[in-house]
Amino acid sequence: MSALSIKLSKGEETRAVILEAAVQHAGVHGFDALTIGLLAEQTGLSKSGLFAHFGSKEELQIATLDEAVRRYNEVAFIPALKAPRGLRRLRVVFDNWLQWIERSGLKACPMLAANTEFDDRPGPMRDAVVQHMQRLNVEIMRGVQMAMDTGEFATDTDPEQFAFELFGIISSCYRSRNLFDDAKANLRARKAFDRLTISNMVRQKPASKNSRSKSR
Amino acid sequence: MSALSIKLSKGEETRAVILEAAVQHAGVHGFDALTIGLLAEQTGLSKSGLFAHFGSKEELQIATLDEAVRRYNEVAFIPALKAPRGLRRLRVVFDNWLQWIERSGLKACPMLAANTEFDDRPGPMRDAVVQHMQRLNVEIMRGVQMAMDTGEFATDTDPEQFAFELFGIISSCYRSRNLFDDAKANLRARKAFDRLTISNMVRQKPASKNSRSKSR
DNA sequence: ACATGATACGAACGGTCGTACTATTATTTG
DNA sequence: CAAATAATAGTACGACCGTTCGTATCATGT
Repeated sequence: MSALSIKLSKGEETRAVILEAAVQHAGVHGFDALTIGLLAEQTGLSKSGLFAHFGSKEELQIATLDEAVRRYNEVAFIPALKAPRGLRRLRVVFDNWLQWIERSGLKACPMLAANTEFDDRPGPMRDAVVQHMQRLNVEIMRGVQMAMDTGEFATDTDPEQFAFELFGIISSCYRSRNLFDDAKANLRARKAFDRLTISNMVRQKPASKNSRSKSR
Repeated sequence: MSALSIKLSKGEETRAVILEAAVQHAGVHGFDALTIGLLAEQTGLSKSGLFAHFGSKEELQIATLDEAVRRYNEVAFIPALKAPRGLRRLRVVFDNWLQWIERSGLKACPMLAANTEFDDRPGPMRDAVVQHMQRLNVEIMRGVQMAMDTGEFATDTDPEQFAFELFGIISSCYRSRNLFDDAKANLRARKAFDRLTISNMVRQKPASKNSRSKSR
């Protein structure tokens, strides 16, 4: 149903339906809970019919993760590239990240689930997670570098440290939202982001007592 | 074998053995992967013999979480109370937190695993997680309040915001360590902690260009 | 329109899951 | 030491797991 979809073969179509359900389920219940039987039931397929699309449970898990990342890029990251390079874009990337779950109609973040589920369990799935997350990390660092290039961030800014702290803010935000049902979670996350950026900015007016930028 | 253990009945003893294995396993593979069969095999008990100690899998999961929290308090939080109130104690709490996994001989943090595993899955297990985490949160906020009382933190410091960001740093640290095998993860975490505290401190010497405290 | 390959189904496999029951040991208590 | 109680083993159950295989149905290009 998406706007620019080229003709989709039957197989690809049902595969998409399966992955839709899989991404949804993986976010809430984790990737180990992605059972073929349940997924088959939810999609109206038979177990064997569904199974044939992936060949193994592990392949299904990896495909689900890939799909989740694809969606994240689609609704969060790529749109942020329209913002001008530098701090502005960095902020949009951050903001889109905070909102991408609801924008995708998901209930929980599959990427974050995969993160803690496989971070200490060697195997193909872990490898896939690492690869995706490293890519994401690189993109953040690139964004930080741009903010340094524009002169917004100080020259001694550490992009990796910035990415480290950014991930922390995001995951703490998810936690506050889901575990504590904290309505102020997004607000707190933006506050933390402000603090993070400000402490990396070159000070414009050294005398000004309260020099925060517009906080949207 | 612990120093001050009062006489332990046979049942309590084997229960402890079970929970030892359970905590270990839950950290790495999650609480859903705490299967009775596997645990029985690892402890040399029969499935039914082990099962009798808990009555249900859910009880086993909760007991395992309780045990993990108990250990955390034992090796990380309580020892930190020896530090003087205020920023010093706060730093020790943070530092012990960073190190408690290795100190307990664990490979991964069961509390963090429980966090993401049950944060959006209603039920008794989620309730238990929420309760433990809220308690921990309160303790952090109390620590922040003390640092305000001692005059180290500014009077407009927001303890909840502080706790929010602190959790973020911790979880990002775990992530960097486990997912990225980043040897500098602890260093980055401490750097982030420094930044967090400094931005909440009352500025002592407004002129001093680089006024960071000793960073251990 | 038809041949052909892609797609899906149904049944079955050996395993493991959580849990219930009963029997048999160990341990504690009087 | 015997009686009472606690702890563990044994066995079985139905449900679901991932996977295989043979077969049927559908879609698609010619």
